[in-house]
Amino acid sequence: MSGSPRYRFAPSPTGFFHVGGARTALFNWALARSTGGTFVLRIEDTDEARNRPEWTQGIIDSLAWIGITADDPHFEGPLFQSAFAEAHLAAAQRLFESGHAYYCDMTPDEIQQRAEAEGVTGYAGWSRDRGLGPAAGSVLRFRVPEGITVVRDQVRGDVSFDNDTIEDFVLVRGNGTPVFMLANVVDDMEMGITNVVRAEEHLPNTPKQQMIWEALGHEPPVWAHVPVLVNEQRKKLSKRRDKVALEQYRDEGILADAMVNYLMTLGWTMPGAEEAGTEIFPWPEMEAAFRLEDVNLSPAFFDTKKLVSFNGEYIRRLSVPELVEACDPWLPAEWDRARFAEIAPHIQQRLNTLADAPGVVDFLFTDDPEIDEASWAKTMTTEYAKPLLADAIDAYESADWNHETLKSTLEDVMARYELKLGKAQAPVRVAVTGRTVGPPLFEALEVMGRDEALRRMRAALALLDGTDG
RNA sequence: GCCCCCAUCGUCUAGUGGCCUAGGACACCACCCUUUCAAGGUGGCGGCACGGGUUCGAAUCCCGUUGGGGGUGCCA
Repeated sequence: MSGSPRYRFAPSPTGFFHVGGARTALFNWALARSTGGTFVLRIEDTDEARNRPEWTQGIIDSLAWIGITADDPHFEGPLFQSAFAEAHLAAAQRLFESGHAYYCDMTPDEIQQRAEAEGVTGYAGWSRDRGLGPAAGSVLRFRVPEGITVVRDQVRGDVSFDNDTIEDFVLVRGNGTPVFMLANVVDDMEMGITNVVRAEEHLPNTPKQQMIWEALGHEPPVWAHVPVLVNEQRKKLSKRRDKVALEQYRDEGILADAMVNYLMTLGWTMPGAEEAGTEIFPWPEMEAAFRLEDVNLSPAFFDTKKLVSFNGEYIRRLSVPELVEACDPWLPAEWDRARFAEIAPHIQQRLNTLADAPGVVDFLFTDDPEIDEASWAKTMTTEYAKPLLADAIDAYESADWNHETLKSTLEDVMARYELKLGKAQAPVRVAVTGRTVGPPLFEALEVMGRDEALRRMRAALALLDGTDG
């Protein structure tokens, strides 16, 4: 027996990767790596999933995106559930032979009728002592022993269940296929799993699984149930109502590092965060510091605003080349990448997501800027707008074309109107970018070039002449 | 119905009987800085669900109430 722990992560392929699953995966990953253990990926390759290989690939890609990579020595898998199909049935057979399970030929209808007749809820072990053998249509049920089952949980402590409240549950269906409960346990056994870290929703079923482990003669794994992620209604995050797909956040310009960091703050706090005044920490530090004992017990709301805030911070920490590369997928193919690289440092602290990038600099890549009406109304209707623009055009025709001279030149011009730079730059900004907000003006002008900038300023001036009529 | 879990600012959380007049982060508000918008800086608003105990002392321990969530399938 090797002493190194084996953590399992067992997502079912559904076409998207749940952010809650991502957090659980991260917890397992941190544990596996910091303990010198193994992260074992097991995938349920149902018929449907087998027909859609992209689903399985999606899981692997999503895990890789958040840094859980298959080429890491701590990563094992993917293992597929179908590989253990024989073991499922063999285990069922052993359970039957050892008396831990028995066959029952009652149909769901019969069970319900008898329950009503006897005034009980659910199945009351009616076939326990009938000595039935396997037969078509009969199910195999687990014979729940008397007593108390205590689940030792690393995050919640000991949780006890009175076995009287657990009915004899089905292990193998009438058609001969094993149910999830059995398959899951057998898979974990076959994979040599020592630690099960999963979402809290599985806690009520854990005593059943533990009983199966024990009936099969194995020491159960060490359990840990982490709180679920919920929406603003405090309900478990669901695909229908909530934005839960990790891929969607990725596609909307969230950086993997930001997502990972944010996910780790849900239910866990990095030691020292309070003193540091921040919750932003590099993964290696979180990985080393993560302890299940420190995970809290309450469900957490997935707050997109905070995620985006983390993302902004991670974007600002990128080097300019990294930023340029990261933005690339969001930029129209025809945009000049060299030009974008020039403006990139000036938009870095203006981005919350990578997807924001094109909207901030589009005026540099289009023939004519789209003039925002409100911006025009606000800045061009002042009495100084027109003369100042005209003067600025004159001055810019001969000025050195770099942001420093562009600034000082405009400052010279605005002195005639007794304006401050904040006011004076506005008409030029609207003329050139179409908006009142955007990257620093003189830097943008420098990148744009004299000809195009003057062309736009003259066009705006012409427009003003026209309206003055 | 039965079982299990949970309960600190709007949100994520720190807090394991005195260090708590409850700390931090996000959001929000104000001010500063400023070339617009941001970013950055400073400050502010804001919370221990309720009721009983235990104790010299409770956010912290116990009981109850209320509220929320989950499970209970021949779904996974």
